[in-house]
Amino acid sequence: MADIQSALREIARGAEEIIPLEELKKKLESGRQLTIKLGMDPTAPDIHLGHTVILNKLRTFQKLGHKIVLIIGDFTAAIGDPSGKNATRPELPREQIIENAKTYAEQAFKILDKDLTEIRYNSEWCEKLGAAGTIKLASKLTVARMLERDDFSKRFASNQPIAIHEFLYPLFQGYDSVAIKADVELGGTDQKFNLLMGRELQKDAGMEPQVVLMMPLLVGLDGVVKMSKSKHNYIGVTESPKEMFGKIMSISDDLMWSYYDLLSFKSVDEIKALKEQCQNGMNPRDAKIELGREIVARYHGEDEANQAVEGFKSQFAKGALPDDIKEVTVTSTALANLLKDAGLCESTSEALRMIKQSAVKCDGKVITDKNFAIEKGTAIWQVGKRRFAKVTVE
RNA sequence: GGAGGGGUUCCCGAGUGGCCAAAGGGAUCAGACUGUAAAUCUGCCGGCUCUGCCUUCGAAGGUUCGAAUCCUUCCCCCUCCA
Repeated sequence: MADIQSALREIARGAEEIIPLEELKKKLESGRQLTIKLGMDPTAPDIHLGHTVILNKLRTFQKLGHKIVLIIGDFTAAIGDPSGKNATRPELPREQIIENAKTYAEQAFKILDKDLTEIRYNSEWCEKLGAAGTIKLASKLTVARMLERDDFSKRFASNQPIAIHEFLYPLFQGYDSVAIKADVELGGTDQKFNLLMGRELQKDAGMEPQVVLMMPLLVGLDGVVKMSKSKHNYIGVTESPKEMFGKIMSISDDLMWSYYDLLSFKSVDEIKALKEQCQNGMNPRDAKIELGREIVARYHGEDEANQAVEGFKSQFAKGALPDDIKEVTVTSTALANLLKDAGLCESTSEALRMIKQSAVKCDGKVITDKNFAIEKGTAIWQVGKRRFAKVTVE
């Protein structure tokens, strides 16, 4: 096993908090293979880069020889994790949960080594608890303690509903740790309460409590709130290389360094060196290109990544057209309808707006007249900076 | 079970009979500036066969020349009391 000091340094990189650090050190020093737990909620069918922050950390543990246990919360999904939510979640049908879990695992294995990862479903032990076991579990915690939880207290204070079953979520999640005898559990900072619950329940069961490692929530493209699907500020891991790269390029320079810390597989030292170069005159854009290349390559391979970089450079630095323009054939002769039918605008109303704002180009020429005469034949139409289509009018 | 408050366009939130497709803010989108940066400024911000028309203010009915606004029933949320 690598020396403890450097192992600890890689583990702590980017981490928001490790509770308690001393225990983690002891566990590492013991030299045994640790069981690292990550619970996932199979409610979202596909994952974005925000979710991968924790997966990257798991990978670090995996590289150090520890055992990863991914827990699919198929049982707890019936509750819906209340963390950070301002509303209760709808329950999901069973098949949907299984399906989502599969999709999730597939995507996770782009980062983790499949052979060294164990996947468990928490219904395996939670269902055995039954009503009696659940009541016993529920007796471990008071309502006052529950209400200490940030999101519960906030919701309570702002008159938002809290359903009783939501209180059970942290308990079951903590029980998962008991069931698999976790040594370390990873999670986002919003999971703090749930993660600590595992420690309590493990102690109660006479076990050595797990260490809790929290990763910060990755800030989304807007640079303000955490990356999430509902905020539309995310980069999905299944997005096309071009999309993915483009989105990475649009983040601010400041945010880039946080992305480097949390998403890059480069070592702490390499990142530090890169940062110094930027301070000494290197264009931050080039550092961002490297980051984009690395991330795209992880999900789509080297070739695709390089293509995305080249495509980006020629399209935006040299003003060339992208090489994968979609081709459509339409019959409309009114400009607004043509744009809508070609998929360049959501509606004719939007199309008219775009025309007025001189966002529409035909073969590179700006069109501001909504009555522009359309001729039969083929032309390249563009709306804004990134929407293109080769349109044939019949 | 009783009393009261509330549900408005993607989100927050104003609006209590016509001037309301609905103030204000945020997000998105577009233009300028750039490194497709970020920040900033400007504009747009339901749909359509677009100087007009159609659909929207929890749901369904009703009153009215006219309803997000008034009435009835229903659904949902919150608070206090029991």
